[in-house]
Amino acid sequence: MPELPEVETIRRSLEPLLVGHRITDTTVILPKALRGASPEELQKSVVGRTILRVDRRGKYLVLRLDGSVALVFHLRMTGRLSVKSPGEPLAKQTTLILPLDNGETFRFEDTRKFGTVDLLREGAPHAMALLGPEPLEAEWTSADLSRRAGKKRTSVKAALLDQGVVAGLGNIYVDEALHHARIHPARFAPGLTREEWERLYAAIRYVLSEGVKHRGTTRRDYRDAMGRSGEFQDRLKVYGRKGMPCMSCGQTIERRRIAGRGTHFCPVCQSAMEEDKP
DNA sequence: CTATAAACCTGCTGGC
DNA sequence: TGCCAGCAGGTTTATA
Repeated sequence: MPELPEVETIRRSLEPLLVGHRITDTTVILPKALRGASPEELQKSVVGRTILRVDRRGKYLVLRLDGSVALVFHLRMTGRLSVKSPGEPLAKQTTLILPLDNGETFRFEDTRKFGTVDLLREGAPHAMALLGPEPLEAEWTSADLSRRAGKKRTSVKAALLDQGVVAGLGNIYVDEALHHARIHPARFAPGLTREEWERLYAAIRYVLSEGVKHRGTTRRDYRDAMGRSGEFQDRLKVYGRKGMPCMSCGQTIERRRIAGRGTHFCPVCQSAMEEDKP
């Protein structure tokens, strides 16, 4: 589920509910989700600490606590973060509960149990350091995109899914960006022209900012911290539209397995050209 | 390196 | 109508 727009929407909805509050206890219900610490170490490290900031890096959601401690969440496919009153019944697949000093409870729930939470102390290393640039930051350029993605000897789709190329894209927004840029997902990344990289760069910024503006895409599981669905699913041009007409040219949208993922595209707007072989 | 598949889990659904 | 193999927004690891 959550790609950059969804995680950013969760971050924004969580921020006013968490910042300034102290964590008063910890209950680890699914210990395998907790990495870099035992439940006892988590208890010792975060109880009594205040949440200073709620940050996002790529698809990671980061709670910065005082004392140079951070909790780093990755929601994978079905993870949810929310703040609920203690009276609310426990969701079936609750992973972690952090009661707060205002009587509310911060909860991490995850149906498929792929999601993780890392306890980060001081400036300990984290996989976040390997992420590529933030695509919505002003500093990111089309030259950086073509430099990083253009050296991947793979399809352009696989290159965009690589979090070291650019952080935060996932299957939905990659398909949408490639359609917006009119580039076939199976094209060999090093074969794109400078003009195509520029179109793709602009398309990525466009679909991600539109995604954030409409508070993410809810297909099934995704909700923000208040339990609200997103609205971008109504604006998708290709993702999940197999067999339906392209909104640009009317051609039937195709779905094929590319880079190991279900991939949606318009065979006319996104012509394969020579469809150089990866 | 790249490519592909499997693994990690659960629950929905397309197609028979 | 009912059943169930197949598939899902993500990453990591194994294998070729």
